[in-house]
Amino acid sequence: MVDSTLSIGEVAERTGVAPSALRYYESEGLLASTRTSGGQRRYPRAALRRIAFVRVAQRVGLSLDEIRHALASLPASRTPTKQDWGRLSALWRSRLDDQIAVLERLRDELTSCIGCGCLSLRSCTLYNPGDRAAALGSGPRYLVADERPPVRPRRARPG
Amino acid sequence: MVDSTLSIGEVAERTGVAPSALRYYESEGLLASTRTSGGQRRYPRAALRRIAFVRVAQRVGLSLDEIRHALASLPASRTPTKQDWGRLSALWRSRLDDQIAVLERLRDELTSCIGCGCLSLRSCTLYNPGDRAAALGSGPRYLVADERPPVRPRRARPG
DNA sequence: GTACGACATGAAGTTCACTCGAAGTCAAGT
DNA sequence: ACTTGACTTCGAGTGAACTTCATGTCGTAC
Repeated sequence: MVDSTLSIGEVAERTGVAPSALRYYESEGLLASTRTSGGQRRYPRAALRRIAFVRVAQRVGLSLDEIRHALASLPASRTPTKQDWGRLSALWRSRLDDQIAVLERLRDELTSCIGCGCLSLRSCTLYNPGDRAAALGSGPRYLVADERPPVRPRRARPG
Repeated sequence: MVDSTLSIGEVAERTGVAPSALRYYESEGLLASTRTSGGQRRYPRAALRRIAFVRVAQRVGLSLDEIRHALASLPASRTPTKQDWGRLSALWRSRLDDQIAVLERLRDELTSCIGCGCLSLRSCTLYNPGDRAAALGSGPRYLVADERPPVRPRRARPG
């Protein structure tokens, strides 16, 4: 390969992202490519950074939809600056902070429940009707018990 | 209702878990019910505790499959003891600890990257080929990289 | 010029944890 | 007895983020 562009296979190998995923990202507007005269995709090196951005954002817990918005918030006309990146990563950090806080709270509740024979006691902190924060993507509802919780409409969380 | 068993609607109301979910749990072997002569489900009160167990386990991040195994590890013949519960919740806690650790590490990496113009530097800690721990369900692969220096390249075509 | 692997597309399949809808049955109150 | 609402089953649908498959083309090494 004489030029500096990369085929989809090369990009896949370098990023660890499967070709099918790269095509999917393109179909979702997260990634662009040019084409050879024969119709095959060619990527500039900057695509690697863009893909890295996507994967890191996914690790933070963003959906591809959110990532598309984040990418759109970066100026298209220039290489993202430190400020651009700082703004986004600060946002992500607070999101991670929230997730960590939720998990820590759950862990502490669990810890305080070890040995108490919980899950049947009204006083158990795991019985927490008011919790609206998602711990792990699965929307928590109120949890137990032998007493009637407040009646509340529920909405299933998406997949 | 003269006896102490509960209909699916009553269980749903008391646990906050939709009837359709309860039927689904049953189809997945997580929950049992007896039937009336007319074929309707009736649940003993212990079902409430079992359902509570399931929901808490879900919050911890277990799949229904894992929860089924956890339930199977409880003795069927007797009410779970404090030891039973303690053993499982200790297991869960260490799982939460792991998840929290992963998120904290990611957050710290992110924090240390704010302002560095990352995602293009080989030295960036977000570039971590060896990472096998799933942060948020999506199996991470190694992430970057464009070994090209900071300045110059322009982004791939905006979507 | 031909062989062969990498690439193309579009549709369909996968996983998880459900929900929804249709069509029919049961249970309880009057 | 009748009405009403809760219940039954089964199959299909949801959504995210892909993968797999079938069928066909590209590009390059020999």
